[in-house]
Amino acid sequence: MRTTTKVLPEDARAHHRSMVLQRLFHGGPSSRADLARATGLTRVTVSDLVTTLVDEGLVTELGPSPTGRVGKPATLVALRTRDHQLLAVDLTDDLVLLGAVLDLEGEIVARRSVPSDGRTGEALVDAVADLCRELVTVATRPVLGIGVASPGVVDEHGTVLQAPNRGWADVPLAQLLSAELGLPVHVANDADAACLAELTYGGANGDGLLVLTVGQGVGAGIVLDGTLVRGTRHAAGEIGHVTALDERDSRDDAPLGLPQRCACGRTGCLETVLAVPALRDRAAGDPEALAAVGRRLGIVLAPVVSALNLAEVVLSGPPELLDGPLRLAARSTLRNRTMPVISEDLQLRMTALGEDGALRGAAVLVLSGQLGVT
Amino acid sequence: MRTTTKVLPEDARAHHRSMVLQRLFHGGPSSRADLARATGLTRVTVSDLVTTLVDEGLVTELGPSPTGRVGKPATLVALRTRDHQLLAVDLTDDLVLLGAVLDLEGEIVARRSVPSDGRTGEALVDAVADLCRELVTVATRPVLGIGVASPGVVDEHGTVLQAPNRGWADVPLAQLLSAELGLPVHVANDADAACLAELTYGGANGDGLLVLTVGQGVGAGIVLDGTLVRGTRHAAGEIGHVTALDERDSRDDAPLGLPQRCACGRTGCLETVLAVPALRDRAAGDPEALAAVGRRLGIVLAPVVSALNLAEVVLSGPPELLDGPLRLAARSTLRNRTMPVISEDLQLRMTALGEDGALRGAAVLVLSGQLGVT
DNA sequence: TTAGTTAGGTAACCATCCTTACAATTGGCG
DNA sequence: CGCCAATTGTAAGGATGGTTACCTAACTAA
Repeated sequence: MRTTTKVLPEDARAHHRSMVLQRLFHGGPSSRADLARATGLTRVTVSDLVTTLVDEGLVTELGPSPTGRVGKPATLVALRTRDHQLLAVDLTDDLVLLGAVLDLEGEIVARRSVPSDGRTGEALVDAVADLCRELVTVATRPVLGIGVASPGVVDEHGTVLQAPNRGWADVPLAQLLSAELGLPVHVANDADAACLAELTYGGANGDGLLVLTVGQGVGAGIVLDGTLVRGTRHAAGEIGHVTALDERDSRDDAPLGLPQRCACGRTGCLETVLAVPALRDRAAGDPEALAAVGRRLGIVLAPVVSALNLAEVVLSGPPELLDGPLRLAARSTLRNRTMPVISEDLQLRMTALGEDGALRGAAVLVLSGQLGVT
Repeated sequence: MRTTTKVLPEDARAHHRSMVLQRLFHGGPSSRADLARATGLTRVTVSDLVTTLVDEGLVTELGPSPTGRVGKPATLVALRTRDHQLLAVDLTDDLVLLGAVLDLEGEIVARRSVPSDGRTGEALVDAVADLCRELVTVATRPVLGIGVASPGVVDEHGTVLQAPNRGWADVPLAQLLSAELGLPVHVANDADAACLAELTYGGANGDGLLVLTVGQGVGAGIVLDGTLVRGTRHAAGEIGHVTALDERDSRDDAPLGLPQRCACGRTGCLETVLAVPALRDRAAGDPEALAAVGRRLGIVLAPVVSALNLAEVVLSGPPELLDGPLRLAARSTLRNRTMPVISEDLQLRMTALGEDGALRGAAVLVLSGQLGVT
């Protein structure tokens, strides 16, 4: 049975508040009347909400708008995007913890990073906390909260259920950091974060988006109906260990060679052909081999794209490896192996966010957690 | 940008009403105090809601409950499941339109069917309307609404965007039938309906469920987080035309022979090996061939199961074909090609609803549309 | 018989939104 | 030049729906 939860008036209020913020965030400065039209609320209600938002310091009046029409000129109100900041941490990399201070536009104001020096477990948590503390001192405006993109399986409360490479199992990271720093903390899987970043800053289609992150490993974040898919055990997107190459495949896709043993103990996982180390070792610079990897990727993605009727698949990772024969082969394989209704509207493209996908996504966690902005 | 919609107090009321009905539907007769505890609402609010539900005739007081504990004995209230009926129509079959009258328990009270006689387009709409009219006369209790399970791509308003075999394109079926019969009408894709039936009557896990319907064609319905996945173009679940067999596959999986031409114009689609006609022609009674089909199915499902971290995959179709070597081969292939975290908790089973999946699902459309019960 | 517990109802209050009415300000038109 | 229509933002009053606090009824355990 589906368990829903009761709706209090204050929940409705919070929801409407988010709608107003959302509109200001994406639509830029607007008059109260504009906001009323956009949200469906009355001008009265919007005025009231705006008043509280101004009192909270999140929104400010800009003054009368250049009037083109008849009637009383509107006074624009705007989100004070430069007057608040948030902290983002990206733990994707094995060797270094990346941190940044961003403003509400998503502009990176400052970066800090520390080598991870092989730390794991509690020591790594401490290192993350130290990095956050440093970021707090670097911030020049009030900090709304902290977002963390972590590898591994993360639940909706920000507990890292498992991240073997980090020595983490059931680590309540959000709770620990929040207690340590006295700020709201939101933690999510790195691929999920990259997916949110694509949605918020990359202009992606929230009706059906899959972001494939290619790095040390291969992961995916999926957004349907504007929300992340989490999965029964919070392991949605763990697509790196689907078999993508078995013995018979390798006979025809010769450039790939035989299926390789994967770190997970099995053989022929997608990671063994598509992760960055595998690509560098066995395909970099060889268009044929890159195309062969692309074909394997297309074959793996075809059922997912069809089942979900996705609008976009976005690749995040080194462009010199991904954005060429690999991507093109994946795309044509995808087209060849799905019906037109599915492939017609499908985009398969590179991210426009470069290396900062997960980091920007960590920022989005805060925006969405604290302001309800997506 | 995600567009959300405003929440009025009356929406909250409707939501709470649904929560109470939901609880009564799944939990059976309960006291008002039970309902309050289950929903998180106050006893006052629940009492008020129950009063209106009694006035509407949906709920009735059963009298004092057999008291086991101290305190005033509770008076049970119950959904009047036998005193209301709903109509369900299943258009999946090429040759016959299936209809039924059900009560709110999901018990089928009466069945009616008419041969489709090759009708398509408007004539078919008329035939469906006629069938509904007959069902209305057969019903012995007030009818809450009509649910229709149709093949093809159906949008959220019950418009059939395309159903080539029925000669339908952009047919606002729900609207037409509703105008004709004066009752609320809900239309959904047949596989989606089967999926909802599995959720409501089959006790399936709404956190990650895929129902694969195998008949004339192959389709899938997917429920994540308790809601159907619809897809950008409402074509989610159209998995029958993913390539499942190419030239090189057939060399090893000899029992399947060469990839066959599919009705969609392409070659080697999942339907060409898994649809009932294909199974009957080329695999029925041959365990090796059935297992080979199961392996192809497992290969196609592995990426979907991994990407979504599904809890259950349910097969709906002729058990003599599906529930044997085919299912077992699919299951072991699925296990072999996904990582343990994914496959560990995954069930791959037959439906418990037999042939009536889509029909029962059509009934669920009404339950959920009119009462908010899932 | 009395104390304690549970169910269910009533009254007063609070939050939120809506509708209606109005002041302020502008452009266009006679 | 002055009036009207359009538009914005605010104020007052009403409707809805929830909460807390308190009351009575009916039962069990001592």
